Amino acid sequence: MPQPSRRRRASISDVARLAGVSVGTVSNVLNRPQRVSAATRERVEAAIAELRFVPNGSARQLRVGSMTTAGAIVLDLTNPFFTDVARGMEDRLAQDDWTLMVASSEEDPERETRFLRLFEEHGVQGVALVPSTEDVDRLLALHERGVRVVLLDRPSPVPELASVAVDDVAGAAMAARHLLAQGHERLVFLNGPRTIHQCADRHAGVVAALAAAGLDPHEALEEVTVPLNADGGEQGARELLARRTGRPVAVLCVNDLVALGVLRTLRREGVDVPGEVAVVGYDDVTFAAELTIPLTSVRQPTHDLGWTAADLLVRGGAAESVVFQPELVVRESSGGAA
Amino acid sequence: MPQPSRRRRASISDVARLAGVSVGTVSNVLNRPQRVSAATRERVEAAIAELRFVPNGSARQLRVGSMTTAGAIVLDLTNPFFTDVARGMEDRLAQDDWTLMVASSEEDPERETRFLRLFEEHGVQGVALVPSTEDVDRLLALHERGVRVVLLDRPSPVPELASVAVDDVAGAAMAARHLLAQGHERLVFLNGPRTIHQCADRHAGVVAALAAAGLDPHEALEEVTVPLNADGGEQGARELLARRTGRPVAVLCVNDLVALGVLRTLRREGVDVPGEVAVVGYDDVTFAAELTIPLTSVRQPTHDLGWTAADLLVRGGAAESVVFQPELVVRESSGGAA
DNA sequence: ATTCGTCCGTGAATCGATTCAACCGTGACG
DNA sequence: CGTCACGGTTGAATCGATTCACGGACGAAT
Repeated sequence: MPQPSRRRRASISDVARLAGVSVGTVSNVLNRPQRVSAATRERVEAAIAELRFVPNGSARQLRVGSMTTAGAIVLDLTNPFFTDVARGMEDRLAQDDWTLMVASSEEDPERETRFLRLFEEHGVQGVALVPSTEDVDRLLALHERGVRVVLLDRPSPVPELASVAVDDVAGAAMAARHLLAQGHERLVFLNGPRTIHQCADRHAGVVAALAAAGLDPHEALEEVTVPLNADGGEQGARELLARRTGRPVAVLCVNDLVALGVLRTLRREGVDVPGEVAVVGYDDVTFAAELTIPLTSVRQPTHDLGWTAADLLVRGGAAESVVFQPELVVRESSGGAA
Repeated sequence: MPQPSRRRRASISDVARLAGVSVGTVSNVLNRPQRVSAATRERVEAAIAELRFVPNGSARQLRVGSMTTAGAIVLDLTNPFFTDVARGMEDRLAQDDWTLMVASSEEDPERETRFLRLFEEHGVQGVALVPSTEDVDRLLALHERGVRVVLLDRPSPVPELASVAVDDVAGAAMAARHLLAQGHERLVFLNGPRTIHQCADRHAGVVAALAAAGLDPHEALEEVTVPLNADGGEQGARELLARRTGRPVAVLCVNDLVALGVLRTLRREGVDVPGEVAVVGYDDVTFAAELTIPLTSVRQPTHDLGWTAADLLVRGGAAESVVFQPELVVRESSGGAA
């Protein structure tokens, strides 16, 4: 008789052998305890405890299909916006006893693909992701293979995929209009790469607002591409300072982390905000209101975004497309506060 | 011949049939392409493309054992401290092409257990976690079942488990000493539940510092237990304000989110910081320096913490116990800035 | 006494990929 | 011409849990 090696995990048949029953019975104890007589059930449970048996998920999954698990892929785990979304998802998933696994793509399409594959291999029911590219073919393929897919924070370009988004064009336009209303005639837009959909949309929103105000976007808008984090903001701010003209400048940041970097740099350099430079952020993260110079920002229903995405995943019906509306929160950094 | 159902995912044997080869050959194409002649390899690859075949991870895992995947369980995904740690882990894991799945226990031991189980069932190589309780039995059991375990942000109480931590007793003591040096003789400590190890250690540090200064901790320290987030800070601040004495108060917060909530509330109520209330945080998160009143905080090597934890997971050798030293960063909120 | 129904429990088939011993040319070499 | 080596391929065993058709035992009903 092969001695079960010290290192190997106990399997269901080890339990069965120890308890003197068949594997089928052990499985029944695990999944349908009522169908097993009290006496045998106790024997089996004792054996399980003795061997510290934990069922092998891969085997179960192979047999059964998939588990009540969802995956989320965000662009940057260190951005509070995304973690708030994740929190919203968790809150919804918890209601149905699903579990959420989170991964961060770092805006890298390859990492994103790897995680999609990983999640699929792990048999998740569905995936919510903030895509790092415009390409949805992989997602459609995934969807066809039976994995539910919800696009996060961007509308779905195809009817097959569900999506939950906030109107980025409108949000960016609001922010731009606000700065124009403060008397600025030129805007600097610290944006991320436009391959990211939100960045493209926010750019479009700014352009639209300028055009609507009768300004030529080519003249009135300068877009600077920076990394989507505080360092990116610092980098953008340095670039601005390098060619200081003395005239007031209006800076629109693609998110609050970038704005944080900008404010940090301007403060170090002793630049007056909003006098010399007006700053607007995007996302209205927790700390936006509490900064040295409270930050004007575009608020998004972050938690609801995640909640709704998870809801679509769990309900899994038709591919809905939900769009929320953002809201401008004016504070001191833009010079518009009372 | 059974028609492969429209809904079912293609399996390796579907591919084999279509390509007119055996399953073994398909597997070879997938895993050891050199051993297959160019001609058959192309046929197989064509079949794979046509059927949009994606190997079933459960089956592979069942056969092979585990994957190059690690799990991380943190207390709160919306706390930048933990996401920075996760980022550190990812950076290390990327070097060895491992992937990281993150989960948030919300300080709930039951959720924690569920995730541990989930990760184990998914065959992760190892788990790094910030435990929500003192109890390490489950972790030891996990470890014995062959899953590598690293305790995050707290030293291991047992030699079998690896750990990466920051000296919380020292950090809290530094913070407390600093406040005492500013002339305060009583401290309010907004702490989380002491069942969480960091909270217990930081409390111990404060007590030690008071004792070392010749003060009676029972007299000089008031501990208020609050949730470990900004709302917790708000709650704590309200409690303080309710019994305002007019005398300056020193508040030590168990983390920067709590401090953020305190500052927010004090600002709304028009309380002078640091004049009326001095505030110290813990973690020195990104935005701590940029707040209305820049926050004095205890800096931890967050990224290194995660990096080192992941390193231990990947290397998987003996159960090391690494302890980093924190550092006090003095800013205005405590009244100690220059 | 026979039949039927329940209740428990069994054991083999199944999921899909991996692995490895065995096999089959084909060409080289003695 | 026989033997050997070797690259390429096969097919069956394997991983561990689930499921289901089947059977034994026992009590109740006819």
